[in-house]
Amino acid sequence: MSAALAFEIREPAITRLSRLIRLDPQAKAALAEAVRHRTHAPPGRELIAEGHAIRGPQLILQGWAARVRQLADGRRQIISFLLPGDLIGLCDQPEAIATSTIVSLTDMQLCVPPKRGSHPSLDKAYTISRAFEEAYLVAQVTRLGQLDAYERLADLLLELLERLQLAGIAPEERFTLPMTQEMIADTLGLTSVHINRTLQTMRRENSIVLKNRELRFADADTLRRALDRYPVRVSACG
Amino acid sequence: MSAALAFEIREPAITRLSRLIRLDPQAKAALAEAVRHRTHAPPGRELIAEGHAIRGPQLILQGWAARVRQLADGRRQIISFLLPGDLIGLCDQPEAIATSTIVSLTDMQLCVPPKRGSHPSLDKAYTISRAFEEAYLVAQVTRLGQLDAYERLADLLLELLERLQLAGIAPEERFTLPMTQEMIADTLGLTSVHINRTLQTMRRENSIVLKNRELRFADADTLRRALDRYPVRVSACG
DNA sequence: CGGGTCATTGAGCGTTATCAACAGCAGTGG
DNA sequence: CCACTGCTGTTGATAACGCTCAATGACCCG
Repeated sequence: MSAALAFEIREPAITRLSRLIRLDPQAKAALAEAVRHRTHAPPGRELIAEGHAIRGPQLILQGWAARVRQLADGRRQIISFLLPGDLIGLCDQPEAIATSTIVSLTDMQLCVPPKRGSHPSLDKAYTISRAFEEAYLVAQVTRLGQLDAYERLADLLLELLERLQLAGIAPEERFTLPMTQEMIADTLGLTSVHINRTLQTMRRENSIVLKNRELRFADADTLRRALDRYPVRVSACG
Repeated sequence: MSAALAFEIREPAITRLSRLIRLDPQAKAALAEAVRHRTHAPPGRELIAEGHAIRGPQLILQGWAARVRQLADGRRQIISFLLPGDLIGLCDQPEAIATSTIVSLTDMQLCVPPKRGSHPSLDKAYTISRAFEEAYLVAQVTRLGQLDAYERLADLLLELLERLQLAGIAPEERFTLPMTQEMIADTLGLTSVHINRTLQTMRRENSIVLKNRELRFADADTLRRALDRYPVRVSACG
């Protein structure tokens, strides 16, 4: 039992899901079992292809992925990032086709999550996870529509921090940013040159330290207040 | 029976839902019954308030609404528009809180749709409707992130046409745009002045005719091709 | 007729894009 | 071991797209 607990503590996906909603022991056991059958994916693998059928749901155990929309003329928009504990391809339609591609950004570990309907508390966790996904999509629309370059970047970095903290993998307001500045640019509707300059600004004012893809906030709360940014909530009991 | 058919034909919400997926007769009957108990809302009514609990699902029978995110400093982002046949507040969580406000833009008619679980084909329609909602959110992110002012506006107008046509209420590529140029601006992350100028451009090149909120496309397909825009699809059997 | 909202137009400016060059670093093959 | 290549990050100079501010006109409604 203490071995199971230790195992759970080191598994970001389980940490996240069990923080979304109280999971009963059976649900946790089912998760722990599911998590043992891992598949791996190298960076750059298409986990879901736009316009194609969605195979089955997957739970991210380790690594980052991105949801990408490619335009005919070469432009691309990164819709969102997918982190450990996030579910992908979780749709209730049998014949669903994907509206965007999902690509791994790093080496990843994935597993097939316990089926819907087998554990009520887990079903709720899936539902809440989807609600978060939608809430973050709304946040992304707002970022792109209303915020300037500095605000967009800061807001995105704070969102990533918030999400990684939920999965318990951003100790001391610090984490590894696996994407290039160009990817950040394609996420925020800016150019990589401008992302670079905006990062310089944030460094100059000591808001962040970023070196070799390692990001650390000087003080995330201060930055949050400066942006009037509040953590995303989707449930009254969250 | 022919009376029921005639009724159904003139009900955009039923048209839309039954075009999402083949509805069996019982489902149609339940819908027809639900549709008889209408509630009304004047323009400017908050149907759902950000940060508050979501009461119950509603089906839009007539009129337009907007999903809005208000920032602390007065900026606002219109996330999406909601049209006849769209469902609002359709979430599976019991304790869900809204991540954005929904406001009526025109006089509206709404009803409570048949509960989930009572008609399988209707449940599927709800699911597909949600999938569309998400797909349009992805489209909105892409618009804001990658398209310039002209493309954003054209793309939005074509999306609205596509959706109204699905509900059978945009004959001859023509419909009423109920929102002000300022609202369009807040949707597309531009200023109303620039929306105005972009509309002038579209008029000058005879892409659209817009007068007194009445919009007509000269040739929607030509415009679509110019933008490389394809109708949104979410299902293999759509 | 007055007041309000919305659409329209002009002038000037600022944020961000574009273009270009270079440095650092990892991997690769001679 | 060292060119060589490719990718990423960095910096400078210039340009453009869309913003701001301001004024005016059209229309509706009380």
